[in-house]
Amino acid sequence: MATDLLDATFAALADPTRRAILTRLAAGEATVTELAAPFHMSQPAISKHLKVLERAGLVSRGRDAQRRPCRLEARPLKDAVDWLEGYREYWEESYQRLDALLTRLRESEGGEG
Amino acid sequence: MATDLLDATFAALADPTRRAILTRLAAGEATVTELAAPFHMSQPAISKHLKVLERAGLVSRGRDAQRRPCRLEARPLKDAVDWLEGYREYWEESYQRLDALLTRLRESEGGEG
DNA sequence: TAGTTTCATAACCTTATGGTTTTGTACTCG
DNA sequence: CGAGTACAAAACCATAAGGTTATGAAACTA
Repeated sequence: MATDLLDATFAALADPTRRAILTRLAAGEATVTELAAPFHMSQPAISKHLKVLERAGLVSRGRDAQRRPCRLEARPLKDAVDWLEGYREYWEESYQRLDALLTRLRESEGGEG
Repeated sequence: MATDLLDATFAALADPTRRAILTRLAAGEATVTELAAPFHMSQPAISKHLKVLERAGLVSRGRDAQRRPCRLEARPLKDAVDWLEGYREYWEESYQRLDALLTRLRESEGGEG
């Protein structure tokens, strides 16, 4: 529906650093410095990535003294999956063909040897 | 796994024109001119979008005289969904909380009213 | 009060994106 | 052969993306 939201969500997911941040946040809240640690990248770079994630609604932030703990907001991911699910039949097509092939092979095996 | 492929897939999906193209292709093969028709956008622009989709492995192209029919290749979408599925529990969390709430409500109703 | 930690903002650079128009190529049809 | 169709490729432009360093503000700490 809200194509802009989908745009922002998919765009946010298109960067490996941001996906890694989401993965980290799945384990629980984390501060910016904690999130930045695993990467050899400056802190402002991480802050920019967080802003992208925030604009996509994938991250929300709290306040704990001078820290700004980040939290995963997974809801937009559901919209992304919902969109993608519309194509499931297309990537499962090959399995259907494989099923059909295996069935035919089994039949001919049974009939001929 | 192949993070580059995921990058390319999500990036390709981040554009509404490209998502529309995929939607169109789900209905069957189409030529570039056919794909371009619904958009007020030049043909080269569509060709560029198609190249992005092709690089992400979401579209393959045949040959029919001077036409280059495009075909949906949905396989990379499965990888995208597989990645996203890792987060399902997080967007379903609220439903879990709702379940817990409803359970508690039902219990107190049963016990007190 | 002064110093440190945590983070954001600004300014800047380079490359990528998304669009354009123009041109070129390959094929078909008359 | 010549004209038209279908598409790609080139050249160009404006803006966005992803990174940097330098600076600044807010809050804790000694």
